[in-house]
Amino acid sequence: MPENGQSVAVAPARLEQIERAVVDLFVRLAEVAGLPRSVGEIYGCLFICADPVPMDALMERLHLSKGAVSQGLRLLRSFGAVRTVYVPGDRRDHFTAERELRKLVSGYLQEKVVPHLRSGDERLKVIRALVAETNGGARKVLQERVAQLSRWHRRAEQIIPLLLRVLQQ
Amino acid sequence: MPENGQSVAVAPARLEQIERAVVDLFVRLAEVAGLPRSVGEIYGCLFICADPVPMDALMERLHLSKGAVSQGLRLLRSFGAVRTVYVPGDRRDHFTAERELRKLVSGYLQEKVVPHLRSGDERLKVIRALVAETNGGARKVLQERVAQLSRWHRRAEQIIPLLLRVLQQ
DNA sequence: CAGTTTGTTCATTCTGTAGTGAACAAACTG
DNA sequence: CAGTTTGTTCACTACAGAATGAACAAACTG
Repeated sequence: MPENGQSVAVAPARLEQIERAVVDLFVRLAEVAGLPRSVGEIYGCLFICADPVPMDALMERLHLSKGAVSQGLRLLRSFGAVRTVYVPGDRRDHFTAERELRKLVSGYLQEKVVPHLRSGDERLKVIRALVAETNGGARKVLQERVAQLSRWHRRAEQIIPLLLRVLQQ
Repeated sequence: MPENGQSVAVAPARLEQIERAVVDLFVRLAEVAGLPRSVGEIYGCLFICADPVPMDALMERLHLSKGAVSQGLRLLRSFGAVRTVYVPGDRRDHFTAERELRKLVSGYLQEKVVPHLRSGDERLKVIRALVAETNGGARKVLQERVAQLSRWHRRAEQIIPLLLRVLQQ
């Protein structure tokens, strides 16, 4: 049935197959990281490609809309997971994946967990104040619980630099 | 307007306020961990409560349906984040939060990330096989990329036990 | 400077998952 | 053992967030 308008296999079929498998892998990873599927697709594609890729190529290869690719790239750049590359003689921007694990994790943590740690800290302060104003039988238990929460929080803050140090090399 | 059927403030208002603040904190945490909001609510409530709590109390306090609480508790038990407690003279099961950070993190990793690492491993094997069958200019670059992915994977596997060791105490 | 290319924004649509609540099963109780 | 309590399951609904695509802005080109 040659009624298909798409080109079926322009480039080596095997290469496409590999690209698909890698993109698939990154889609799962995005899932775990709580990022949109399309972001995983885009990063995966950039990761495996030998050379920097322009937006329209991403749209075409991944069957994503212009908007999705534009927004996905923005997010990835905000993490420092993707860099914009200048290609002489081409008006379009090209994009490459940042492939250093430490930088990726660092960017992700900075954008997606550090803010939560901060707001958590403030919430804890509020809770501690509320407990301080309490009296009665519950007081003792509450203080114990809140102390535990504070320890958790401190641990979380300790672990981030530790993680980055381990990832350093 | 006393037309409200609900009791407005049975227990000390301050205690309710604290409970709400703690539940709120855990809702955010659930968000980060990619768990349903209701799961955060349930765990938060159990965390702050002095004594084990039965299902209907959770429904009432959190305004959640029976189904949501039942399912939430199931998930939390699967993580080892909640234990069922027998209370003499009461037919209902009661539940307590497991408050040891290491156990919590361990359970979460075991259920939510270890499986992904496994499937990732298999996917990587497939990709390596595909690359091995490739020839041509792309080969070299592909091998480099896949090697990098493999290193990432190994790092991830190393980090889990390290994390648990740090959390140990 | 008219026309084209490139990229962003945002109102709208689509989709997957969380939550509901009724039906059901199981276990108690008197 | 009829009736009650307790807890699970699952078909359905509601909703948040992802993806679309058209309108727009900006930058280039001849």
